[in-house]
Amino acid sequence: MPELPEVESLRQILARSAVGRTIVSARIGEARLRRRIVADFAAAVAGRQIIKLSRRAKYLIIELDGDHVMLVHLGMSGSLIHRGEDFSDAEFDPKHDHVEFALDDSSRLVYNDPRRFGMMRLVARAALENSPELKGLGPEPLSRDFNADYLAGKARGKQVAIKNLIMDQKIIAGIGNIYASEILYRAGVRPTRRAGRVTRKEIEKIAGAVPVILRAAIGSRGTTFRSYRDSRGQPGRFAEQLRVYGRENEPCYACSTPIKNVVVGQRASFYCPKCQV
DNA sequence: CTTACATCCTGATTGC
DNA sequence: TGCAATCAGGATGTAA
Repeated sequence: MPELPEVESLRQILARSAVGRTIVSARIGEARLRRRIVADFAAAVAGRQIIKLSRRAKYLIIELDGDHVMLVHLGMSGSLIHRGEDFSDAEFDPKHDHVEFALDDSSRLVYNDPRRFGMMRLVARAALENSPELKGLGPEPLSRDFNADYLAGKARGKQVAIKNLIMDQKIIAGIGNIYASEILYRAGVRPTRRAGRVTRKEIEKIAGAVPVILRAAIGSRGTTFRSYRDSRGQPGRFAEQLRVYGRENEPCYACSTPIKNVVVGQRASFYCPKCQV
């Protein structure tokens, strides 16, 4: 479920409580995820200190002392909850708690993912950039590498819907289903438009809307539409600022036309039929 | 290479 | 109330 703003919010919040902590021990619950957790994972992280949290696309990177990092993806339903000493009453649930780290301040960091679309694995720092997960990713949407010229080059000649294009992690890394709809609403472009037919001016509007929407969402600590929670168990507040996502048949805030919901690339896609051309 | 679609999995919600 | 159908913030593999 989490997209870039949720992972970034999680990173910022978790960093405050977890950086500097040492992993005393780890235990594994259900090991079957998108990739199975390897048998020696717990032993490999025990005794390591968390030195930094970083992020690439929707991946959280927990940097450890020594030469490895933990690469984490939350899939659709994953969470990483940090329970302090005073919260330690929650039971370990081996069905959905995949990993529990005991830290040196008696807190516990629990990685939970009921749908098991996520992953957590140890990667050598030197091999991270070329790992199968990160290797093919497009530029970070909040970096200078992403701009209208870049997007125009990628859209040129493409038949795919523009919404699918901006959700393609090889094109831009980190945009998912909620923010794709919100970005296209702000840009005034329908999600169903063929990417190659989107005009230069519209591409510029889309490229401009990307950082505006994502930064605003990060500022609100992400969107909790259903179940996203940060490491404190808190929901994000951006849901109240959503303009189209989840608002089928409700009036557009700009023109009162009912918001439509169409399926594009097997995903629900919301737009205003009047404001978006 | 591009595009379209099924598939992985479980839980919450919707509809009859 | 109960039960079945439908739907989820994602990514990938396969086939045309």
